[in-house]
Amino acid sequence: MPPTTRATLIEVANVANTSKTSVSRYFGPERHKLSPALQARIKQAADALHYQPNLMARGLKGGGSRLLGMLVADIRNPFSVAIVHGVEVAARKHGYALIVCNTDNDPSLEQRHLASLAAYQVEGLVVNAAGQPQQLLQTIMRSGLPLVLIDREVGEISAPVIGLDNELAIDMALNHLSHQGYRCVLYVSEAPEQASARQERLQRFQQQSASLGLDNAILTSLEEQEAIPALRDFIQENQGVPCAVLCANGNATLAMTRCFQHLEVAMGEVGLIGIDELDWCELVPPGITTLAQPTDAIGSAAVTYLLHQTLPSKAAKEVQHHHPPVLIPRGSTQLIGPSAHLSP
Amino acid sequence: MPPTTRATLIEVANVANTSKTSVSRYFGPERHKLSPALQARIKQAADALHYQPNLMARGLKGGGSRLLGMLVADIRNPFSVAIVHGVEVAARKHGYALIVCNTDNDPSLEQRHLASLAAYQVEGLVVNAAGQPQQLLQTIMRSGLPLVLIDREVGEISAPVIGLDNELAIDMALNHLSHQGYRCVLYVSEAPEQASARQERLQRFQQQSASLGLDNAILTSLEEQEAIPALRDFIQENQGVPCAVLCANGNATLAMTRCFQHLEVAMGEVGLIGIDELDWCELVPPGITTLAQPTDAIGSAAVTYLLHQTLPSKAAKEVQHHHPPVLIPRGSTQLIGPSAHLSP
DNA sequence: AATCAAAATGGGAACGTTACCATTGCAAAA
DNA sequence: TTTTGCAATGGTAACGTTCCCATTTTGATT
Repeated sequence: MPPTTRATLIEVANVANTSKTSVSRYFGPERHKLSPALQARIKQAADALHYQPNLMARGLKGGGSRLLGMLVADIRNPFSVAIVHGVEVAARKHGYALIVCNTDNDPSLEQRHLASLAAYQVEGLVVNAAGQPQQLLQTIMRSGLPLVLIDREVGEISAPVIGLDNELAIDMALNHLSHQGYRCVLYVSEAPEQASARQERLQRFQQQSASLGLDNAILTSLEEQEAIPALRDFIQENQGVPCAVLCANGNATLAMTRCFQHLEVAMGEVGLIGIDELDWCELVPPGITTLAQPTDAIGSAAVTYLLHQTLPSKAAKEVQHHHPPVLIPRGSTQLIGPSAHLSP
Repeated sequence: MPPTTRATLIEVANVANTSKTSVSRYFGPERHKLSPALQARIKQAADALHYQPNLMARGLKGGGSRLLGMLVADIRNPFSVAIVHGVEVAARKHGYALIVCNTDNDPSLEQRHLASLAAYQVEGLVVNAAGQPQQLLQTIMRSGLPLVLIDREVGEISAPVIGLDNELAIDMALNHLSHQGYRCVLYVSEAPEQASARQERLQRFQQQSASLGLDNAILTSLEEQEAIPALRDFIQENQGVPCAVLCANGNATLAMTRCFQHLEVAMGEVGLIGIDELDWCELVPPGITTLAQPTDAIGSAAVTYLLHQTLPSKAAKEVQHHHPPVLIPRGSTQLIGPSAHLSP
């Protein structure tokens, strides 16, 4: 029976009849400096002992912890999960593991998590911020820890923001609606104050709906008390004109779906399109048209950026910051004109 | 401007004019052994330097890494995410951070992740297995690393399995259906071969539906080619008898929802109830009745168990292994008899 | 006042690794 | 030959912590 403790570098060195330095080299980036014979001996010994480097010790001595940290505002939000997944896949591809911290949208938790991630000596940080932990992030950036923000800017922090190409997304949504025959669009979003992505989307919406000649209206609350009357009024005021609703994110889509059901508005007759693809969108009849975010690409870009900061040796090829969405057309933007009611 | 490197124990000791041992004590479980005066000095120095223990070093010298590892079969499955969330909250409450590894249902990835979690010296492991990595888990258990399984047994591994009280869940579902007036139930599940939870549920279903005097049928595939005809036949064969479908998990509910829509079966007229609560269940009209798993309780129980293994000092009060579900009744189990068609 | 136990504190080694510099061996250039 | 240079290897000192044991201080008991 093998001993209960794990084999160390030294034990491998002894078995392979060499020094720990050589074994260390074998497992590091300097393996090529060893003669084939030595490499073979070390490999054999390491296999026999089931040796695996202790990453704590490696991290201590400065060899890097091979850990990436990630801060997520709400892990139960499917969009966040999709991003986590993308980051995790990319991290693994580069030999890194990921510590995921969920802040449940609590700024004080955010602070504590950030501190403890630093304590784990992570080599890079992916942050999907809930609050505006500017100070802490500022400190962290100054300490030289590579940082990437997902989706949202944080105050004056000069870290890159990687996410959806918001302007393109709005353009695609409006073009699609326009092409389907809708002439009047209600934009629905949470209050855009703190979140830069929301601001960008809203601004582009105002600008672009005008230039496409679409009537427009804006709703910046998802509360039922506000949203239901707003939707009803919007439809009534534009009687005779094909109307549609554009939801700025998954939450908005969810809220609007409820409103449609509550008011018994037929989807399609009034159009509905949302940013963020959720797995129930195809289930609510007649299916909700969405713009899916390329979450894997975003996660991958974030990791690539971080590692380029860590290893400036690798050709720092440009990392893409704005990623295009994918349109998934469904029944909710299939315009059914009043004429449809006449045919059998 | 503060230096770019982080303060160490020794620096704090110097500023506080004491020894590293005392500072170490201050941050460990032996703080009470220090005089109030010394404690105050250390606190002041540590605050001034923004000191934070380096967990790598602590982990190295045997103070424990304060890391828990978690293996998830599919991080995009909402049930898994909910469990991750529960585990994370519980871990944090005890001062632990969580490394989450997603295996994407790939057994070989599972192996690699398991190995690398060990390399990070995690103090405990929560495993929601995809495959049957018996050997590896066996090795890990022998090495003394505390292990908990979520939801599924793995071969002969003697680690505790924490999850839903499957028998109670089936009982609750059948009682609810029976109480609502349904007399004939189709049970839908993926093939139960490898997954112990599926086996338990299926077995209980067979036993209990009989003893409640309900007709029953079983479908063990979610493929549309099989599921659609199966559902149609089931309904036709039981014409006149109120029929219902019981879905063994979220995937089954999703698949059946599609089948209902495809066959244009009215939910409620034919009942539908599913284990696992998903956020779209209330959106598909008239709302799908579910049995929600108490994921936070499950996660918390898992962490509690692990830490009791690590610190046998703490009174090892019994950890609950089977957790009761919560019934969320919605329109899909609101029986509408044929008579309903006659009233306006 | 003298003694002793207990509490409070400090010093050094160890944890498993990598970084740095020194040494060895051997072939090519002088 | 003798030198030079480079590739291959080894030894030692960190890294920041905790643990064990030794020392000092304190306060109570004789």
